[in-house]
Amino acid sequence: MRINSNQRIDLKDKLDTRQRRLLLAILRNTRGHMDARQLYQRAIEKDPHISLATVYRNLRLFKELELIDEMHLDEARCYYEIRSSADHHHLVCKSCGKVIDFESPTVAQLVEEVQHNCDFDITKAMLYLEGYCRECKGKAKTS
Amino acid sequence: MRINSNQRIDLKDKLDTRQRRLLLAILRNTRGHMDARQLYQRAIEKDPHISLATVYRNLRLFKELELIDEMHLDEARCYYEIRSSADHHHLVCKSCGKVIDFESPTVAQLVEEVQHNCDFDITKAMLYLEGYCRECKGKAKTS
DNA sequence: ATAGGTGCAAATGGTTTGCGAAAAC
DNA sequence: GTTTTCGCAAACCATTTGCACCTAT
Repeated sequence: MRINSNQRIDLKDKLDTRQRRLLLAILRNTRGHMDARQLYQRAIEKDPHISLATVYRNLRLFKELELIDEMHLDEARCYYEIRSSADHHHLVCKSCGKVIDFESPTVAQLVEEVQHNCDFDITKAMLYLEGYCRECKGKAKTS
Repeated sequence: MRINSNQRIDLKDKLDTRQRRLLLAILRNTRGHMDARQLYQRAIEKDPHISLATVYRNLRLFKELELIDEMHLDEARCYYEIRSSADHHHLVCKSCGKVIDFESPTVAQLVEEVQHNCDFDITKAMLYLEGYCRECKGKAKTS
């Protein structure tokens, strides 16, 4: 399928299959991020015949339509989540793996700054922070 | 190998093989990021018998020693670069794939803010921005 | 009937690992 | 002599793709 600058038109035209509606519904009802396999697991509860390939194909489609964001929170796989109105960012604990989402108006200011300095048209901003959470920062770091 | 909190000691103890010194030298002499395969290509020019597995094993080691940073600038593979004193961030063009590195004092301020609000001990901050560069933002977006 | 979506299984490709040989200490 | 690293090939695993079938228009 092609995507032109007037995306809103294609968009509902294309949410036309059972599988797509199901996948998008799951994504919409999930707070935070999930990976392809988790989405697949949730999907087969409702549609036992859906295939993992369909999940991947539609994740790619949703990403192109900018309905979801893809992120790389660890080295193993990608995570996806519904794109919400407000940008939000991730704070990952290196010890226990916990992920905290947060928003920050300072990032918007930063985007402005960079947009101007680098003459870029910025469409997505993601801040990734990593460290040790309250519970883990006391303990010896398990390597 | 084990890594304890006093990393500086292990560090030079462990840069003890020809292959490690070569790989680290290449990383040190490269501005910006490179992936495992590029590093491997550069390495076999000097040491034709070095293997890709050794490259990966040592990238992992360097990462654990915090000599390099690993990042996911696209979905295909990981990129690595020498950790430098100043944090710097990435601005990626969705159309031509160009990556611009930049620094920003505003990010440091942001880290302070989050560190305080979330009670996290933050060890790494990476801002990822994506959009269209000067050259590409005029053209129709090739999907 | 035509175009596009799906399911399945096989392919792809970056990364990791098992193992015997070589190097470091 | 013991421990660690290396090179090679095979394994792994997330993701993609070829193809035949299905579904909606």
